[in-house]
Amino acid sequence: MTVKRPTPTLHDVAAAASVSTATVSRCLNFPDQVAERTRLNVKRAINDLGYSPNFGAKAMAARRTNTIGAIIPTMENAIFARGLQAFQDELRRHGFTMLVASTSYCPDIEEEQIRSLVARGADALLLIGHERDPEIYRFLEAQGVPALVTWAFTPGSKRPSIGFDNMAAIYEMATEVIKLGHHQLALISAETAMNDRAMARHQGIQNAMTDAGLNPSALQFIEATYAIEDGAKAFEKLMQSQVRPTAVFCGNDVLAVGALRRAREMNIPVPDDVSIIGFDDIELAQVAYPALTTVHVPHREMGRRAAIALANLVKNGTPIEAVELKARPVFRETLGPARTTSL
Amino acid sequence: MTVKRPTPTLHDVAAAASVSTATVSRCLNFPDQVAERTRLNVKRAINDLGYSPNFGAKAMAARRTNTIGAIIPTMENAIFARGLQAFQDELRRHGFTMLVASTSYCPDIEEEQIRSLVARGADALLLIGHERDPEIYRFLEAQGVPALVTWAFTPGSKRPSIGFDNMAAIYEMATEVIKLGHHQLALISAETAMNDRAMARHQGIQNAMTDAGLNPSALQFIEATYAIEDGAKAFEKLMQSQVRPTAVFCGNDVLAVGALRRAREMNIPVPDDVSIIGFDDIELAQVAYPALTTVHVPHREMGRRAAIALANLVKNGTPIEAVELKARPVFRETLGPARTTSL
DNA sequence: TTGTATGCGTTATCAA
DNA sequence: TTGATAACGCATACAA
Repeated sequence: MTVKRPTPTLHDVAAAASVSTATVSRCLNFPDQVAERTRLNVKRAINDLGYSPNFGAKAMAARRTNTIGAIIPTMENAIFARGLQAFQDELRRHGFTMLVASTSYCPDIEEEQIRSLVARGADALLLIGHERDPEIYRFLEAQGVPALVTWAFTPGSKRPSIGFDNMAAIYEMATEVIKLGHHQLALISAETAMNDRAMARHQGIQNAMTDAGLNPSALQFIEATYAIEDGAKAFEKLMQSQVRPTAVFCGNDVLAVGALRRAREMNIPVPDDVSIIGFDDIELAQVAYPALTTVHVPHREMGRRAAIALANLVKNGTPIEAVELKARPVFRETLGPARTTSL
Repeated sequence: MTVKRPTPTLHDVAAAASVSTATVSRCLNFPDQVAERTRLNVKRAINDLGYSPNFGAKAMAARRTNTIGAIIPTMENAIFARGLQAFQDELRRHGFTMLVASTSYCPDIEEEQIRSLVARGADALLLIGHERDPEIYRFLEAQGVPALVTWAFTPGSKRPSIGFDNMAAIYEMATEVIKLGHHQLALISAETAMNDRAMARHQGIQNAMTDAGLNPSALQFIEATYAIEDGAKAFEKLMQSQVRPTAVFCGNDVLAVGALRRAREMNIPVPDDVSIIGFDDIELAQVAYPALTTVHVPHREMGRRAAIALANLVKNGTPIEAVELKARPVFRETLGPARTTSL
């Protein structure tokens, strides 16, 4: 039942230390511009009062925040969590603070979050993927808040991005799969609406099919939301279809692990009867049994690079240069040659 | 090469719409107090200019932020990511915004982050675990920022908390394990320094041993940092020791999965030769092969409850009442009876 | 080395 | 229904 005291301000500290607010401010921001004796005096007052500077007031007066915002679909996905952690660690090193927000893959929420972070004074923004209402880009422009797109690198895109070419990565993997004799392919995809990465992966597989002389429209396509069980269900449906695929691509490792589990439950040997291919190479992929063949994405590196680029942009005005990282196939145990029984 | 315009303010909007700043402010916050005609006029100006309110100024003038901060060790751990997602979703429902920060399990960084979130005007804070410098609690008190401890519920603690009794949970599991004939036990623990949860789990196992007539100091104890490979290494060391344990507890599922993998690599059958027990019950646990026996923690429920409690506290002043959730053992495939060869 | 005074962008009180 | 204007807490240019 303590009495609610108003939180102490610069003013209070100044009074307690018998100096001016300017001096207290200097103690905080430029300690060496103030006399030793005064500094100690002020410091004591700060501790006694439990003073903490008000960020909003500070930002308003100083007209910068040293804050960079990051907006991701969800933290529940290891790939974003991992990239963000690296992003934040690197930002810290440059004296910046990270603000995160997540959207649950919903464009409306994303817009809301972007506005919120801008309002909070973010000096710059990290965004996932290119695809969004052009209006938002105009808004950011008007606000003078630069945005960096990651997780995707679309050759020829006009907006700077640091990421990898989703289409090329899956194309490479699919080509290898086809070489192993697989002709009946399937894809369990994350939802493609407003998700340019998912769309690119879909397209990449079809391109590989075309280039290998297969009919791309023969690709069995099924969308699933993001959860292990969704991958399992989709896999089951696929295995009950008229023509069973011999290789099942999955939009990400989480879906792939679900498929793998259902295969075991259905007593379908992997990779003898069906091959399963993931995407991302999160820890799950190595731990799965059999270990998952997937596409390795350099999440941490991506986060680190993004942080460096944005820090340099905000601090020195160095323009961001696009970086294309490589996502490469990792062949483990869930991919094998196609059953010869087909055809 | 666009010219960098200053970001538009309330003032600019007011000028563009030929009204006062007060009217613009009302349009934003109390739309029905303003004439239809004026409102539309203002709205157009806002869109034309790409105006966005300045959060700092707003917070300063309104003296509240509708923001609640959350400080977790790391986002790279699914248990926190999952709990936070639920926390945020529920907060949104109550009209609050979440601010996250992570500490990498470092007390200094945690303190820095707490100060940072308070400075940013967080109306309240979510913290993980009880253990921290009392100075921090004093600081929060001085700032009038309430803090809620989660992920732990220590009976009799004076600070409100929403979580589960780590010690009781592992005690229950350990008791079952001992009943299965295991006498030579080991624990691969997360680092216990400044981690009350890890310490409680250690203690809980020892208590179960004591109560079962075993010597608690016979528990083989080894600390590992947080990564699959660390769990693997620790497991290997354990298996090379003089007396091999027949059951290995792990501080969390990630370490357990590492141990499991190394067991497979060392051709040690699980659970025939050694049982492995995790903690948390994240997705990894179900996907592991053999499926991991572990302690299920209601992460999402914890996040949800915490959000409700804090929202009610901030909005209505409803004091937080502690909630103890149950963490219960989940028996899957990695736990079996002890080898009879021992003893 | 320290103090004074002004402005930052918003809300809210009071008048009109 | 609208407009003036005083806070809000801090940084900083300038003066002392």
